[in-house]
Amino acid sequence: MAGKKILIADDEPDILEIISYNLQLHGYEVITAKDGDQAIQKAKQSLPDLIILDIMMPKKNGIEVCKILRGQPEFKDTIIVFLTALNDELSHVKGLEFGADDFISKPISPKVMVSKVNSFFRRISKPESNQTIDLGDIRIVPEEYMVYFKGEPVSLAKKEFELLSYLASKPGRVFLRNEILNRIWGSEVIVGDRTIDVHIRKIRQKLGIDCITTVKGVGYKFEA
Amino acid sequence: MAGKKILIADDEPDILEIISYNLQLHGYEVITAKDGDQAIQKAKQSLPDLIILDIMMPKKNGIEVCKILRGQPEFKDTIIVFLTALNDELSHVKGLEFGADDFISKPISPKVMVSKVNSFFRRISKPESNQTIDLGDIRIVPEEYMVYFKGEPVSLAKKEFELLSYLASKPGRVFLRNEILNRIWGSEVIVGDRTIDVHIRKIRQKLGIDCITTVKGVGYKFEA
DNA sequence: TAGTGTATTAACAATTTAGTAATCATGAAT
DNA sequence: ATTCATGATTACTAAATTGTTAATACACTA
Repeated sequence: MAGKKILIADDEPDILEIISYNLQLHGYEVITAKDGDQAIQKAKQSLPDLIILDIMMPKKNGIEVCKILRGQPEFKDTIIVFLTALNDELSHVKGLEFGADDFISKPISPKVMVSKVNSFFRRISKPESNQTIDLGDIRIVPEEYMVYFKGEPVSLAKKEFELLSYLASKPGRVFLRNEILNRIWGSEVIVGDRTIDVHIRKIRQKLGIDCITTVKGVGYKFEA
Repeated sequence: MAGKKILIADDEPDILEIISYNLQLHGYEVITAKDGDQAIQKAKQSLPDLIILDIMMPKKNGIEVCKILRGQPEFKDTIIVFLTALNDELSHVKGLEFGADDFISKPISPKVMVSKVNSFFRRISKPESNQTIDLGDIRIVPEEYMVYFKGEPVSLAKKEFELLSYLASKPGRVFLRNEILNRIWGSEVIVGDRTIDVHIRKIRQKLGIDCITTVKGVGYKFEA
């Protein structure tokens, strides 16, 4: 779970502190906001993976914030949950209408909060494209995180495997360096220009055959 | 999931209706009860696959209902879960004591409810766990909670056994840490990051041979 | 052929992740 | 009441992965 960003918005500083402290203990990066406007501003700034909104807040209430964020493409897949008073059914209905994913009832113990947050992330952790790719001598089996060359198993490290899978997903097609960076490293991470090269090299080395072609000034492509 | 029968007992008609409506949408057959006595009566009548019990109900509360049903052989393998107020730790303890399989905290969104119900069925819809697994030198006999290595019995603890069985259920396939957590510990439990490792280690130790391969950054897999 | 931009490579440093052993909490068995 | 096994946590160590650097190598152009 490490490195996941959580934005939590509540107008009570005590709650904010105790919850963020406990989430941080469990390796989450926590951003806090004390009202609706701040929540929106910080959400845009830091693009969190999970947003926890108190319903009752100054400036803009949680539902309004949710509505606004959901309208923006960059928050399409962000998990948004509400903090609600225990039996506030009305908020529930409204919340769902505007795209909330779940609710957390107040009062809440830090322990339960952490457990809930963990389970949000577990729920969305999806094993990506699981299709076995079979191209002549090379067979890529995502389920096993394994590559076979002429039947011989070759074990690649995670990044190497992802990179190869990506390139091999469309043999012949050139992938720009930027595309590769975005897909394998994500748009948030900044890695040097030579990093891709180095991984490509490792793959070529381990496979013993050059199935990856360099297209100078453009990128790389996979060829059987 | 089609055709699975679910009995849901709650004294609030609104909740009953919204939940059963949503479950029906997803192909479940839903039976409802509005108090404890009715729950027992309808359970006996329709033998559901899953029973969802509110803790606080007239006539008999959820815990009593659970206790009574669990006493009867025809409900030995039925999944029983409780609806509880979020911080009701006491009910949790008592519930487990009397044979509940899990808890669902109120309030809950229909979306989450359906997803939870789906996962209950997913969890049990694999009775393959009763199948003896035989792979070369290693033989896993769920019936006896025993593993044999070259004919020699090796006794594993419960968690160790479950973990090994799970991995061995699909040799070669990598299981993500999250998958393992969800399956062996359940989605509500918080366990530390090193917990899996430690259990893996014990298994490797006891078996004396390394049939479990680490895939760094991803998970573990079983290999014969 | 020198100059430019780009890719390859190897060695290294940094970071991340897993393995380990010791310890604690809990509950069952004696 | 004490012992024992289980299972979880901790703090530490080990190892593998991943990223960076810098020294070439290569190809294209002027």
